[in-house]
Amino acid sequence: MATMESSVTRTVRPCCPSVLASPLDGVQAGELAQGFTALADPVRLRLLSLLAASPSGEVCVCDLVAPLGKSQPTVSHHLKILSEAGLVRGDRRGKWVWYSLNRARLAALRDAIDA
Amino acid sequence: MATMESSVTRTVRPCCPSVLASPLDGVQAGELAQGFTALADPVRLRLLSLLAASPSGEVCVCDLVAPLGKSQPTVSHHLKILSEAGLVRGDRRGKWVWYSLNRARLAALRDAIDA
DNA sequence: CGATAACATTGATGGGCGTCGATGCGATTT
DNA sequence: AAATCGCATCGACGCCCATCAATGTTATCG
Repeated sequence: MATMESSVTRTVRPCCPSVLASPLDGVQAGELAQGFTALADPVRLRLLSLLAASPSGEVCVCDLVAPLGKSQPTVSHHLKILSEAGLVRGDRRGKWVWYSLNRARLAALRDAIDA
Repeated sequence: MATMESSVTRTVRPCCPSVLASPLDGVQAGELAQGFTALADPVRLRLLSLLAASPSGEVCVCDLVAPLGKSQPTVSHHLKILSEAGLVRGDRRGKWVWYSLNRARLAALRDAIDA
């Protein structure tokens, strides 16, 4: 929700401050670190790349377990972390859940490393 | 000091594969995850932003401890992690060690999230 | 309904990480 | 040489995380 943030942080960029633009305070650094923590795992990075490689733009969990070589609960665990970080979305259709990338959120994290 | 990058892993392989370009194998994902792990901490992000905000491009450790509100060993610990990840460099001059950003390495990590 | 399939959640375990006080090491100063 | 300063390392503590087996939940099928 668009709760009233301190107008200081809203002036520059509405979403994600850059690491290199100006000194980060503890709150900003914490939020950014939370985002990068979601990327700081090989399994999750491979999950993202698998989703990106799908022509339809979405992959059901059943097609993610085998390529990763991890157990189904483990894959589900990582998908939840990515979902909570806003990097992926899950859509339930019948028995299956189809996951897709949130490219906007990924781009936001990328721009945070803007030189 | 100046922890040198292990030249063993630096083969002909392109510097940084994109997460979204093609499915990552375990090795590529592991290396990328190691890089993002270095960014997945508020103190380290603030360290990077402090280095970036310095007009001279470098800051000695003695000027980093107070702004971060962490103990000197903790700051030194995070600087080592950033150094091993190739994100910063340290130069010893007399009693002081001056740290500076490695913007190329930062840009490489950023481009790994390129869509 | 009962059975089955697809995901999510729980509980347990082993390992890694952030933090700080104490200590060590190199360089400067007196 | 002795004292001091700047920074790195060590040892220890507490906490979080990745992983899997077992179980729960939701939906489809016979």
